[in-house]
Amino acid sequence: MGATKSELFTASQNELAAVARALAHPARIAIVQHLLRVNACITGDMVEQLPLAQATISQHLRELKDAGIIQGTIEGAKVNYCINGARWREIQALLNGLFDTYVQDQTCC
Amino acid sequence: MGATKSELFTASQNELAAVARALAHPARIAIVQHLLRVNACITGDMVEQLPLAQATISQHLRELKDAGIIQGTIEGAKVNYCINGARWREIQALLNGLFDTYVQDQTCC
DNA sequence: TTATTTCATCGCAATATTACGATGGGTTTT
DNA sequence: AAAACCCATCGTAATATTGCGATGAAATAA
Repeated sequence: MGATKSELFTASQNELAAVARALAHPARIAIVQHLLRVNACITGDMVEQLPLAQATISQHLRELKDAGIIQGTIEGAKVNYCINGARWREIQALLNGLFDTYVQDQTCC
Repeated sequence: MGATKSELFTASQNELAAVARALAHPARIAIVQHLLRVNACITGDMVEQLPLAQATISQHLRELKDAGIIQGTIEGAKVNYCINGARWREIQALLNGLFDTYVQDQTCC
């Protein structure tokens, strides 16, 4: 035990959880906020901004990339990272779908 | 190493990450969805719904409670769990604040 | 009272995450 | 070419998460 039993849940539940997990670290939140702000970025820039080692940041970037949230294009020796706009809106819709399930009139608690 | 260096990030970044972390497991998504749907619930109910042991579900409930997402009131031997409406809307606003930072017109990638 | 039900917590094992130095491949600069 | 820069990956250590059986406290049922 110790591993999430994802096969026991629906694809939708696993995807929501995966998206949440991708954002479940302050460094990744910081990266996303930075990319949203400047609307384009390079990794080296990030290493200056964040108080973490280059290897660690690269690892966080990879997790965001695996979740589809960001994408990187090689620009010579550097890499340009930016938000994947379509995916970003998709994720927002996914989350709002969850949030909007809430009905105002509670009957308990 | 291995521990998140949360002291190196802003309170806002840590809170967003904490909220995301609370939702970063399919079982917790399932619990929240269930509570949103029925708008009131008891833990025993959850044990029947989810394919996890009672101890595990209790642990997930505690994490959601720690994040303020749900609240439980003792009802005799049982416990009524439900969504914390105010907090739920707060979290939605927090996330939408992040999402709405995105500007349509990208200049890169 | 003696079960029985409900649920939280402890303790443990398995696995995942976080962080970083070291390394190396590719690109640019000198 | 040599040096310097940019970045991904590997290996490893520290820590966190996930899952569950066992246990126990509190309420209810018998």
